[in-house]
Amino acid sequence: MAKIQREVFDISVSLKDIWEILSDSEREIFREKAVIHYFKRNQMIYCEGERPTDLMCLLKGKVKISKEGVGGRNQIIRMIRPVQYFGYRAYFAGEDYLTGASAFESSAVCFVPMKVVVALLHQNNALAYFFIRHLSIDLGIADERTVSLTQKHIRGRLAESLVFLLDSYGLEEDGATINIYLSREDLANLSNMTASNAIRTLSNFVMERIITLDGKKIKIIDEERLRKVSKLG
Amino acid sequence: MAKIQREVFDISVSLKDIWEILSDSEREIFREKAVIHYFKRNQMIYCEGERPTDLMCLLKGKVKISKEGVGGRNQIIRMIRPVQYFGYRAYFAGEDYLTGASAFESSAVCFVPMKVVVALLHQNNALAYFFIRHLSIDLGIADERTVSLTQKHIRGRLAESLVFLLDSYGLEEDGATINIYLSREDLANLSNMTASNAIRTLSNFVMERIITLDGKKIKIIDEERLRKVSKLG
DNA sequence: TTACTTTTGTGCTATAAAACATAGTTATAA
DNA sequence: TTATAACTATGTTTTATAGCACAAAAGTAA
Repeated sequence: MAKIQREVFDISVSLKDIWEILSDSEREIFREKAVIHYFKRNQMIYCEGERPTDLMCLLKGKVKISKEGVGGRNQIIRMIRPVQYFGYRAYFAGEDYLTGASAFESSAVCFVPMKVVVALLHQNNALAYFFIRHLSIDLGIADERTVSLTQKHIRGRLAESLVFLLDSYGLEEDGATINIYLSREDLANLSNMTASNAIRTLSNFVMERIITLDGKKIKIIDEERLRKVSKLG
Repeated sequence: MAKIQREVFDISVSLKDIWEILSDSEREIFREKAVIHYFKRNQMIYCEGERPTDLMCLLKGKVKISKEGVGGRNQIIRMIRPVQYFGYRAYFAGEDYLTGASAFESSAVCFVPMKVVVALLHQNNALAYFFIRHLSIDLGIADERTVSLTQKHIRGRLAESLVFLLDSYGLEEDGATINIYLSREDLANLSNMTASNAIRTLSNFVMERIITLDGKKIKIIDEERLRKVSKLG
């Protein structure tokens, strides 16, 4: 299944948005300390309750950040795509991880010790501002999400998840299939509902000719309609 | 009602956590640019959709940050107490406000132009780190909240709100009354439920001798039990 | 292959919470 | 002070969604 293991990455290209910010000497430090780890499908990258140590950057693959809820129910908090950074919030807050991260498919993740990052950050304001900006954006998303997940009905929440997946991971070559395959359960955990309701609502969308299904593949037939349901219904 | 208007504040004392971080010259700039505005009960401080311009610090009073939901329903995203900073997220993210802020009771708010803050922040790493830390903490709270609001049942959500109010605003001199008075509607908006359900659930708590009610005053009788309901129920 | 686990799909039931209706109560303003 | 509006309280009805049971299908391993 996982043939892309041990692929070689050029950090200066992969981590380009941080790279642009660093001086030559800082780049040297970064290159020296960065380590790439490879994860298989469903492998945990870090666990809820662990002490955070590294800044992580997803180079290849797909990662979900999730959280145990009350009745053992799981909630997907956000999804990571290349090239996004994660794992730094808890360290900055001085907390243990509140969430867990796991690979959705074979993934390559670049690790840089947070100690190194913080040291650089104290001498490089642009890097500090990079994190301020990203944390601010993520906090806004979290606020929006809270309202969506609590106030929208099932159809709206599922449609919103599909739109999110579409916008985040794009389409395959056929120009219709969402370029990520989730289990119905994961889709439910992303949309705050039970798996049976995710399944039921997906079939409704099929009947209404908004999507078609082929196993885990989801084809978007009527994107406009889907976005409308996401907004209003 | 509002006798505390036009109270005089010493910025070096009120904004102490930022003050400690600044150099003498930076303090001078801050003192020069800071303006204190006074708000009456229920007055808006900023509105959803507006362009953010200032860092705000609540010097006195109580403020709620909220968001319009789908069916005109309102969701309280967070509550501010003295001395907490707010209003900066949207500016850092380069967005218009996603939320609105309004005074809960007569409040004094210190405004500092974000342009000034950002300028200082680019020359003072400790200040940058101050925002990184606070954004990180708030993002963690937002993630926790999403799970609580979506997965806990009504009793658990209401109890959690009461615990939050207790921990945030403390008790009055009698050692039992929560030191903030919200309408049942606000309490509902904070706990993601309708006003009638907030009222009903409050009466249940009274019957179970967890709290007593006297209009908007809420007395905590059995804090341990309340925390238990917040966690498990 | 065969056996076995996991995932998906559907129908039915139970229930938590919203929606509605109405009345009493407390603020607020004229 | 009275009139009016806003808030609080409670009972009833409706509905969205969870929970459960079971069957079919698809992966996975021996």
